[in-house]
Amino acid sequence: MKESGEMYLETILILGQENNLVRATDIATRMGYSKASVSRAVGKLSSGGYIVVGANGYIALTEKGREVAEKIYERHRLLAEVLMQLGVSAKCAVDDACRIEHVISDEAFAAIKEHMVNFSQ
Amino acid sequence: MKESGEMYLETILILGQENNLVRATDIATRMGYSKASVSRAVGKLSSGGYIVVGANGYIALTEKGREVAEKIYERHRLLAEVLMQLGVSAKCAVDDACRIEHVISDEAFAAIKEHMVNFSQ
DNA sequence: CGCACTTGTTAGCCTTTGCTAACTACGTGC
DNA sequence: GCACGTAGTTAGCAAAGGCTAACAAGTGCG
Repeated sequence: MKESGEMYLETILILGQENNLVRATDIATRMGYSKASVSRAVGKLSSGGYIVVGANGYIALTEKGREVAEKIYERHRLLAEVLMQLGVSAKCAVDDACRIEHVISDEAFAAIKEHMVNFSQ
Repeated sequence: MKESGEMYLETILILGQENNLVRATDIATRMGYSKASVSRAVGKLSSGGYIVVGANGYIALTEKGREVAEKIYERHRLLAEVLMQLGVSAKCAVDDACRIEHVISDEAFAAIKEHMVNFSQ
């Protein structure tokens, strides 16, 4: 799973929580990408078994896709929160979380998460 | 400056500290890239004014290049240290720092740095 | 002298991932 | 029923940044 694919899956997860139904065009609007780019990405995610595209064009995460999406989304939220706790502005914290979420290792993320738990105790 | 260019500059800085003299082939060996890839990257960094290539093939950072390299290298060291303080293994901390150093914003890095200072006080 | 090694460059390929342009297909309104 | 808007796909372009293959240039050894 590449960074770009992770962003698509995360976006699909979020759109699903907001709207229930997710179409390629919704993804394009949300991400600011062309329909063509989304169409190709959707094809790849679909053949990779991360999403299922229904006959009506509605897109759903598979179990495999949901795992990736939720892992990334959890990182996103927690990293943004940590950065804001350190005094970083909300916009910057979210933007940085959006980039770091794709490159941080499981081990490092777990350590940060653990630290936060200790922090709030 | 892209992530790949930053990695080359950081490597040149480190090799310079270790060896004083830096050649393209040293960069290739250290980074595990082909000479051809390094040759092209060196050409780009040179025409971008980040490095100077002497007649003998020795490579030196310009002021502009050194600024980028040192900024990235500082991030590298500090991020690795923070992660290790959180209990992350040395190898993982270094690997993660190596990826995060290219995507973190100045603002977020400054906040982390500030926090570390407070931490050790 | 000549062969071989090291260094560097050039040409050209591949993948990723964005883009536009052009097309198809469906549904609604007049 | 046709025209128009919306959705999606396909073809082809571009840039980045890896790669191999092939070659030029300098150095050292027998």
